[in-house]
Amino acid sequence: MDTRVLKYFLTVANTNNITKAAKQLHITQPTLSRQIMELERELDVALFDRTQRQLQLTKAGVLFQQRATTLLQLVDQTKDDLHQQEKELVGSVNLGCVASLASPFHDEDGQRLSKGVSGCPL
Amino acid sequence: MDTRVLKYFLTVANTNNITKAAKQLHITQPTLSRQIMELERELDVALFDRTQRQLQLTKAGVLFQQRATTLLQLVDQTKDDLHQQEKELVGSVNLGCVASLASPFHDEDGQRLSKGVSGCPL
DNA sequence: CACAATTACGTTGGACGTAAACATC
DNA sequence: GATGTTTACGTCCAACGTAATTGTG
Repeated sequence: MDTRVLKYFLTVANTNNITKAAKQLHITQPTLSRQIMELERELDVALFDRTQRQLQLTKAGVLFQQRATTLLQLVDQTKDDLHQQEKELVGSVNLGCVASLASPFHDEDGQRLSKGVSGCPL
Repeated sequence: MDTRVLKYFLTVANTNNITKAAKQLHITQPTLSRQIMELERELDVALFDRTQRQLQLTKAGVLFQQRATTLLQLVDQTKDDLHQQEKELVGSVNLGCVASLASPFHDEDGQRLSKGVSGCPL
């Protein structure tokens, strides 16, 4: 699993369109299509519904969108912290939470029943 | 950033020995040495102190060890959740926390001043 | 000299682009 | 037929292993 592919996925998830996403990412559309397919193969789950011409995130896709966002944020913050650790004397404490889609906070359709904490990607 | 390299790093961090880590990972020692060096170049920070013959984690290395562990756990849990989301109706809520090394929970040498919550990689 | 990390060098799998084929409205 | 995704095919880089080199106790 590579952060590069996570960025690819999030761009497609935001646009629901591989062609537009590829332009944003400055790569070609076939390359992006292949990378998304390989990601689905690696995770062994369908992230997009391709029955329509327009791509649509599956339930698993929505879940993975949240997790991928969290992962990239943590990576970015880590890179920052590695350089700032020597300079700053007082930092911040961040709380994050992860919930399964089928937790009591969601109904059986995966709809969210409660609002997440501010800043929490639920 | 690839999870493969994170696993490489954590194995070296645990053994303080590239040769032993390489055997555990079933790769050769030069390959592992190079991957660690490239990781340090990518992060633009020294993760290991090489003044001794025995490798030693730097402060940044200790911080990255914590973050890498968190990242890999989140990736693994995500893979699980993607398959379990359709089956389970009741799941669990997990809380995680991330603190900068220089936060009030650490003194100016980066030593931990308070014990983390059970299960929290601080 | 023994042990451990790095450098040198050749090989190969995978990420990429171009071109063509396929699918949906 | 216009728009958008997938398949085919060739190229290139980066991850790898083997061998040689350097460094430290």
